[in-house]
Amino acid sequence: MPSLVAVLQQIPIFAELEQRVVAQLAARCVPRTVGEGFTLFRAGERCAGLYVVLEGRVRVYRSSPDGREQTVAVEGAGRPVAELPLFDGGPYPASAVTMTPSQLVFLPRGEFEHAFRADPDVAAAVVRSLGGRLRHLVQLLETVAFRDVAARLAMLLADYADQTGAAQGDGVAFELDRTQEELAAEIGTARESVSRALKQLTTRGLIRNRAGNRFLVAPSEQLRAWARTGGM
Amino acid sequence: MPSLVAVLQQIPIFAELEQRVVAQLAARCVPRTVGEGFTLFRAGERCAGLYVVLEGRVRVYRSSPDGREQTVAVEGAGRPVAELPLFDGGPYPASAVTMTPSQLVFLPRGEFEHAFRADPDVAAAVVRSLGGRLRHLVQLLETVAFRDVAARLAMLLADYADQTGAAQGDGVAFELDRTQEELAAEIGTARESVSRALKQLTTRGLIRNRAGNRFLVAPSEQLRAWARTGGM
DNA sequence: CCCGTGCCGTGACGCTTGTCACAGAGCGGT
DNA sequence: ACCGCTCTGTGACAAGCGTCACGGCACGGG
Repeated sequence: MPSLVAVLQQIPIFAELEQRVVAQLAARCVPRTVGEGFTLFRAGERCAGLYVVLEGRVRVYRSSPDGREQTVAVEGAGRPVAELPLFDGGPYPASAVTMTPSQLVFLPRGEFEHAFRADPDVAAAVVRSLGGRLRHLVQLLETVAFRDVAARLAMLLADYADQTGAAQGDGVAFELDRTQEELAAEIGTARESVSRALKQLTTRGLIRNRAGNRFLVAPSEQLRAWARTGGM
Repeated sequence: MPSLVAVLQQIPIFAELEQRVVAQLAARCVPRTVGEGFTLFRAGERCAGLYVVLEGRVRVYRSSPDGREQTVAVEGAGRPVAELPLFDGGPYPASAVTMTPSQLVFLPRGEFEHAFRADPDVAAAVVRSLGGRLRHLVQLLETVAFRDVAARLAMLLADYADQTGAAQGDGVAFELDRTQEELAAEIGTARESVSRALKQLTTRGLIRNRAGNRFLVAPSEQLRAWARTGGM
């Protein structure tokens, strides 16, 4: 395993810091290795510090009293989790749980705040990170408010194709390592609706092929275009 | 009209700056007075600078191709609009239009960025502001994803009661200067559904009295509690 | 005074989607 | 090989809500 300093320097938020400062932060970090389904924190709890994902996948979500869940973000290696409440001192706005066995580091709040105030580059990086979340949320809100389930799913597949897909013929191939239950939470619907929407997208030719987790889909622009026009 | 410097110093984002710095910013501000229904910018345009509302009300929204709208925020006096895209250089994620005749100041991007990097207090204020938006959005997303129209409306009324309400008996009285159309856009539904939801809340006793814009509603905690449990 | 315009209430209808119920498939453990 | 578990597909049904259509009301201007 490489030194913690080297690892932190790979991470966008810390990338622009001087090595000396990173080393100081690294000294205060608490590494954690946890299994699948481990809850990092729950919505409403007071915020103790920042998590950064080194390996694995963390799901950030809101849950309703009757058990349904809406996923707000899924964070992978190198991404910070819950950088928001560090500053205004408020509670976590959402809950977080690991989707896979994961390695994380935990950085206590005081340490991070110090770095934030000491270095404008850190501040800028934090603002960019928050900005990205905000953009993503506005986007998500729009699709949940306006589009039907099939369109939302098409959007999700388009994102996935862009992130992890490989061109194959005139389409994109990728592996979708999520259950339908998890997909449903991401687009704010029920598991059964995802199943039906997948069938619908397949008959429309937007999903060309599907075997287990292997997907072959139409180009992402085509998926998005279809979703934007409400389908047809 | 008071000097622009004095006005800017009232505004949270600039409140902590030294007077000299504020004066410098004020010199670069462009004041604008616009009527109702004036579009400040549209989603997707490149961001030129920051708006701050001095007087009036600005609605920030996303619109769907088929004409429906989801408002993301309503900003009043002293609030910044679109501070997000200033930093990552991306386009506006939403559109903005005035709901009333308004006075604004416009601060070109370069100026603001300079202040941001020069003063960690400004950076902290920006992060707090973004944080507030993010919290609000997560909240909004949850209600749109989980709750029915009546519950969303109850939430909205609770917010309104907290912001501008006056206790009256065991309830809260306030004036709601919005059309049902605007309410519908805020909670992501259709005008007619708002009308029906208002009736429903009235028969349930959560709205005690309603005459034109004057509302008398149950205490905000009661409204929120009812909304959270899905009603009944 | 009458008409146009904007806002609000309400009925009818159909589509989407959440829910319940159940069957089959894959898979790992014993 | 058998069981139990999770994941998936599918049918039936009801509720919520968006849409259309229409009528009433207030208000302001000619």
